[in-house]
Amino acid sequence: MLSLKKYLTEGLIQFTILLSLMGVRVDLDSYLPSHLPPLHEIILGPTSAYTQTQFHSLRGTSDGYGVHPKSVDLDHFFTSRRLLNSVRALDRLQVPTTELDAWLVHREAEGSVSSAQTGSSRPADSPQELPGSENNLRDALVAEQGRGTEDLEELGATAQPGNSDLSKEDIDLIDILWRQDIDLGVGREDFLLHDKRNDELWESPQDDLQVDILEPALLVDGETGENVRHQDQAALSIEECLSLLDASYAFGSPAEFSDSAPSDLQDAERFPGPSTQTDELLSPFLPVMENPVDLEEQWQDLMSLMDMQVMDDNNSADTSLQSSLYPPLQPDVDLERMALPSCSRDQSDIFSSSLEPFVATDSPLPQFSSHNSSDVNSTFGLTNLTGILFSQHLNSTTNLTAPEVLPDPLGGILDEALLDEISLMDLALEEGFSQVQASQLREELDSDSGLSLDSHRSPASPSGSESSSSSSCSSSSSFSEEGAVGYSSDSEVVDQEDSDGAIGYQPEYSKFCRMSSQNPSHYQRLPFLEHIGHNHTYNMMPDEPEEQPVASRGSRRQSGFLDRQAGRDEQRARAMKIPFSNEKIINLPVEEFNELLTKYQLSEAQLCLVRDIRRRGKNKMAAQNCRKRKLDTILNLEQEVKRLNRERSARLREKGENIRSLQQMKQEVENLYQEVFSQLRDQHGRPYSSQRHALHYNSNGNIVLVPRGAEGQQGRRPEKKDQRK
DNA sequence: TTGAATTGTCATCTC
DNA sequence: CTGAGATGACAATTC
Repeated sequence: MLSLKKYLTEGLIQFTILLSLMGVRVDLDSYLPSHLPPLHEIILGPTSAYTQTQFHSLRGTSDGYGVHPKSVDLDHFFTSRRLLNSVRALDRLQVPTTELDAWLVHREAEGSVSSAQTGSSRPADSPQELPGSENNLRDALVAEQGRGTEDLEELGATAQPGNSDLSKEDIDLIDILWRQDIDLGVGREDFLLHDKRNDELWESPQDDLQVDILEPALLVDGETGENVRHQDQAALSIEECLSLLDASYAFGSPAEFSDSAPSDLQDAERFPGPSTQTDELLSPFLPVMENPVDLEEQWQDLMSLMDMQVMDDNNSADTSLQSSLYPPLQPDVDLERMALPSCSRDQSDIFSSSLEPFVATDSPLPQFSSHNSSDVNSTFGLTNLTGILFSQHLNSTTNLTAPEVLPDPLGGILDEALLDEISLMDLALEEGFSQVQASQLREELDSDSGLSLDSHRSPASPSGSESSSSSSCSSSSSFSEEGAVGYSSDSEVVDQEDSDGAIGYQPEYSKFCRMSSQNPSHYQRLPFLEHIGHNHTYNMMPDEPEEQPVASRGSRRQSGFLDRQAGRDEQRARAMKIPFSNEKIINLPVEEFNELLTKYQLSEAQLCLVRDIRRRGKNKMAAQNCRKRKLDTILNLEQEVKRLNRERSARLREKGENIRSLQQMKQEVENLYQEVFSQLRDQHGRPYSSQRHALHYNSNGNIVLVPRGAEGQQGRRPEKKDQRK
């Protein structure tokens, strides 16, 4: 991907920009393989959709702990990470650009949408924007602009004035912005691209419905006040939304967002509100943090697209995707729709209406239609991204659950070579994407009060949401792999455990705090969703209850450490699209485990991986138990040694006492001996000489006086007997 | 930077 | 024979 990106950036993009400046609209996306994400996403990276990945990866692999680059088995992961780091570097540079675009757009929206927009490459060739839509957008953006006024001022008159003169003014603005960002390393192309994107968004024909749809999106993004964001918002990743919802849900905070049950549609509707607040709170961070996250999100989306191909259709267990998703996001259906634009459209007019505008924004309408009708896959990525956000807002009302019905959006479209490359990237993204950033953000956020954290996470503010969301989401979403795991669980807010016994994740390891109740099976169908699911699940803490109370989220900050636990196997499982959690793989009894395997038609490689995971997981636990036992044994032995030492000391004391006692007794015997001996008299009445005689005890207990040197003969010659005392 | 401690994994053995 | 568990050994990672 890196090479691809470079290629596009240096070649096609510049050429496109040139053409666009000349007034010729060129849609590179149309020339790209349908399965690929929009060109601007590939190049610029920063779309909210990628933020999902960020969250996910952060969760799952937060801090990169989840992946062990050194692992021989994960060489490809290691490589992916390197590439990913390069991508990140690029992404950071682009951050400022994004914001600037957004501000500019807002201003212009007031005057004339088309001109205001970016003025860039495309001179309003697109179908005329509806005035109403402009107004709506403008209104929506008002909140955003509040924060961005400073930036606007910096931009100076250029931003506002030239609405009418699109190309030239836009170019001027771009130049100004570009100069400002030069230090940051942002390429001018970036601006152009952003502008173009914006233009597309605005230019695309919009119905009233479309306008309405856009409005929410704009509002949401409006926090950051970035156009790009808005546009990206279309691509807003589910994870991001979820994380945002989760954050709001968990912390409650910022006013509107707080609390209520996630399931409500209102939650989705609330998005805008929180975003604005959060935006203010987050604004300081946003510029810096935002883009990286976006890039990651974009990558995530891209990866998800790739995943779809890779994904096996067999993944049966799509009981209800909705159920697996965050509760707060109620709009499970929306998510599905996002995944499957065509289907979603069919199902509900509302959805389709909402969806179309976004699709149109990113790509020319014709393109969209074609994709939509015939080739779902081609537009899938875009539509998904676009649809996600809106679906939540608009579609939340209806729960459409027909996962099984949904076709594989990308089936077989991807070029294999490209797919391989993308797959690699996907791995990298999922594993360690922006973990460093996430950790940084997390630190910042951690310093802040919990409320602030939540606010950061609010869905509304693109930049804020991204930066904060990346961190918060990662923390909250449990992506960590084992994300939240080990972790006290951030994510869990929403955890809905699968009602399905088979599918539902069950927290296993105490290590992994985070557990999302999301049902992995759903993700099988929806690759990008799958990331989310995996993240949440894998990051779970084993011992943690599946559903964590909202209050428990406070511990998220600590979860990062636990996230490390998300092991390589988690990564592997995700890479291989294993439809169930490692927890289950490891902890289920043999019978249930086999039953689980039978439920899913897994490839040989997947089966092998699952068994390896089970083996390693069990061995890991066994090793832990073994070490624990060993440690206990050592401690017991230590105690035993101490006890024995004490006993030894006691025995020594006893021995000493006995010796002393013996000495005393000997002394007494000696004294008695002397006394007895001194009283003995011979035949002449003279005492015996102790020199020549001695008293001796016979074996029979008698005491006899024997001459010295003849004690051995005493028995034979007893001179005196019965001298007992 | 070094070294100890921790942890994960593999190989092997036992039940 | 298979699976699970135990454990020594090694390597990776963290502190």
